[in-house]
Amino acid sequence: MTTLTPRRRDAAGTRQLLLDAARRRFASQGYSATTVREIADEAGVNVALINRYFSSKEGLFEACLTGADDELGRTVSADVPLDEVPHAIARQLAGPHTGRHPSLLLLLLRSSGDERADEIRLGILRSFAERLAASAGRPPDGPGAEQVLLRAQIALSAALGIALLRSAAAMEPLASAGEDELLEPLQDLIAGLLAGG
Amino acid sequence: MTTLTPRRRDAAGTRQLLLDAARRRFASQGYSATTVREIADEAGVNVALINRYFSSKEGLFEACLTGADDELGRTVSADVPLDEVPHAIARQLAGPHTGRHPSLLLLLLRSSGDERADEIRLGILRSFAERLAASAGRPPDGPGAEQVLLRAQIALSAALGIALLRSAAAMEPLASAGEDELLEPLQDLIAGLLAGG
DNA sequence: CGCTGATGTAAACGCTTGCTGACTTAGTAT
DNA sequence: ATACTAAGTCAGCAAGCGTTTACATCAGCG
Repeated sequence: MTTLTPRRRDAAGTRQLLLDAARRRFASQGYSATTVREIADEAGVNVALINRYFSSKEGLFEACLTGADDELGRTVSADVPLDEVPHAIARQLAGPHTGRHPSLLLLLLRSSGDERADEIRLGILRSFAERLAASAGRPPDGPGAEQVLLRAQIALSAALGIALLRSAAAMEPLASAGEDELLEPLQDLIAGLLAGG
Repeated sequence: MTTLTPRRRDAAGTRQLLLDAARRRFASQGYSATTVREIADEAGVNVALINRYFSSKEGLFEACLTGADDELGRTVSADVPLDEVPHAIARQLAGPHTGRHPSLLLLLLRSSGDERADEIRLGILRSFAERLAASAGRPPDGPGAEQVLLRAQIALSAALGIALLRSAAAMEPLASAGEDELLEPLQDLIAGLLAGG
């Protein structure tokens, strides 16, 4: 059988260490303000391994995005009723995992300037907005479809903006608001934007 | 008397050229992704003048922020009724000036990492949120004051998120939505978040 | 053992960055 | 004209960047 003791040399393990560290840095500081040496230091790993495992800084960033895509696809299911949407957003913004993973949403706002990476990023955001529109009972097409999608994108904007204001600015009381404190305002926001009319 | 003909060497003029170019670049690409040579080229001015007039890249960024502060104080008055807030936001996001000045709001989301600059930035954002809370009929203190301020900050988050999604992503139909198309959803959002309850 | 491929390390490469100092040019007053 | 100052130019520096190359070390296997 293969070894059960943690290998001192574990390619997949250090790869993951790099991915985690990179995601934290990219999310909190943005792409170009983050240096590969920072990432390597935070991961406790040699700098050259970034290029070995991900070809380039760009490649590492893309890997972070696709990883975020997978995670988002797992946690946020497709057909959640509109009532549950505020819960999901509040959990994503201030859930118990927030310490370790500084809001996956932030990463989706960071651009590297690279075209391919930006396509991935925009693709995730688009599908996010479309799922939101579907939850709002949007018909796949029809007269009001565009309006509902627009409103879903605005709701997504709000979630992303909150993530940014909590992190990049330390705007109180928003920055310290817990999951439950965010829930009520988010419910009213979603209700006004996607349910009422 | 002093000369009335436009001087070919005009310190105040080139200073303003640099400020305008810098604001465009910083807003659209962020601080660290923007190089001083880019700014100088876009302004049609020699690179060294940035350091002459603003001491450093950081100084130029701070000057952009204080300039944005002045402009915001002029355009957005203190006591606008809540009904007018959606108009003001829609105008700021997609008004006729949007081509030249890529949404002042974007600049307020860009961090340079410098402490002083970030204090200025956060100060502008805070006062923005407080004006919003005041429009929502918030009493200066009292039991519900914190909640109203939190909701105002969430409304501000939405505006900032929209600016970001229109620019950094090119998310349709949000990115191409005009002032009038944004107005209705924003009215519903503000109504649900700050008026209703 | 000795060999081999995978994993990690160290040092440097070439390039871009923000910034500087010595210089030239334009405008004005004497 | 001459001298003086403000405004703009130019070449280059030191530092930091992403990346690469050459080397060391370990695991697995005959």
